[in-house]
Amino acid sequence: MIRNDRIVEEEPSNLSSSIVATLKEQIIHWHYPPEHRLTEIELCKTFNVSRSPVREALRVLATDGFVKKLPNRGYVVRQHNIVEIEELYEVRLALELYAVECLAKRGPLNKNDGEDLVKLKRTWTGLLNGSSKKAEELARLDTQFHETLAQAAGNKMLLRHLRTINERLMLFRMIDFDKTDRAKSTCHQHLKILKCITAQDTPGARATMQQNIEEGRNNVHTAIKDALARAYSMKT
Amino acid sequence: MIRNDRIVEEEPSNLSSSIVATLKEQIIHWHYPPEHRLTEIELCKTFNVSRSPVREALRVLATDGFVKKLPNRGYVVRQHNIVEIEELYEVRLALELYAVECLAKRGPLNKNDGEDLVKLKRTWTGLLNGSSKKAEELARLDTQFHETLAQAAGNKMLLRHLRTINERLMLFRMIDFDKTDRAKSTCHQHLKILKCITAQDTPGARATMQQNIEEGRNNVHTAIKDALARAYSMKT
DNA sequence: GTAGACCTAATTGTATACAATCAATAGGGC
DNA sequence: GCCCTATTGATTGTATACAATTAGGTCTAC
Repeated sequence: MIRNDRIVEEEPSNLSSSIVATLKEQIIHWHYPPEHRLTEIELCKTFNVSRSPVREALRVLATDGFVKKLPNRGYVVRQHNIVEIEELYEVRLALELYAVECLAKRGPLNKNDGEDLVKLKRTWTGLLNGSSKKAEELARLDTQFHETLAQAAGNKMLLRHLRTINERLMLFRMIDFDKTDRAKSTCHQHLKILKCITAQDTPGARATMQQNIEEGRNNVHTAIKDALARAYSMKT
Repeated sequence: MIRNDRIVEEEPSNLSSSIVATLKEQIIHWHYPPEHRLTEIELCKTFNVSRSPVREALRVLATDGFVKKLPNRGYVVRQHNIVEIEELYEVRLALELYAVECLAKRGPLNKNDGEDLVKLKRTWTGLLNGSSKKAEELARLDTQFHETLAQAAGNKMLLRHLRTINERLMLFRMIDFDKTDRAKSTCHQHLKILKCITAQDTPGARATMQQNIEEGRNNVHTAIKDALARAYSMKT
């Protein structure tokens, strides 16, 4: 989970919240197949708690869209299909283009935000020259990069919406970074974005950001289509 | 509540859901002062139900950001301040600019979406020539206009995010349309947006949309500042 | 008079009990 | 053999009971 130094939502320590966190994590990591039914009693057994916290957790997950509620019939896990993934990438694009535009237009940043961007520059320069990392680590750092920019843009609502989207895209970012040379091109794009921001080159920042996100979207798209094609060819 | 013909989330009919709807409505309409404490037992009395559905409702409202949860201390209503309102308007701007750009770029629409836009044109032409309406009705129609565009853009995730934002902005739209001549300028802007979309004039559509949303944002901003100033001058 | 500890009331957190609802299955009529 | 209906079992929806925690007040020591 990405924890930022300044905007943190304190999570209360009760059973319900930890069940939400655990189930969310499991659903994001495809622990359950799509449309898998979640019955309250079974969850009670696995978590060793009563139905009250489980019910509250499921309701929260339903409002967040991780599970679907069937009236009087409980819940099923709601796994995103390829169309929804692409939609999420597009919403991400809309929000991040706006964020990076704000940053580039604003000019000199305050101390905190400036330091954050310097850190990002250091991190991604290091990744460019250093040894190769695992896809999971790269996905984490990538999310951190984009959320730090949104944070520096200074709009908490934007950051909040971006985070709910990124939660859903985490696994697909990993698929993205499985692709050869993706890490390298991302490094270049990220560093260019940072350079454009400090140079107040708004169109350049926007264009590079768009390139960066759409490259990811395309990688994920082809990866999923390939996987589906393989699955289909195995059946026939 | 805006109900659309095609994308509707079926709301289960249980106590918890209706409590969520009622409380949300009340909070949006400033039925409670900011930071007003909501205790479970009091809500039980007002709704004549037990604590179970109330608890679940409060938890949902907390994840949606309408109330804030204090660990072991219950909930307080979380009213947006002027900064957050502006942030919401900016996120709206980012999403709607993207939506209108998609629409303008796409070219000829399918039957359903085309008919929707024709209906919008009829409605707002009528408003331009017809008698003046109440701010509440205008706010409703305005929300409908923008959500119909997002719907026609074809991205359900974008529409979902936009709706959560619009829920919070409903009351401020009413403030916006209290301003003299705002209805008229909105009519012109909306009709121009529709014209730009059919003419596939992407920059025109974006620019007009930006003008439309920022005019609203400015109206709300000055209205709130004036209200606060008046409140301050009364105290001194 | 003030600081600290302790106690109490209020409120939330959790568990369980009961009611309502729905899907599935078995049985009877055609 | 097929369709309709009634019963039943499983599951959710709601209510209540008990445990844990916290805020606020009171009492005592200094």
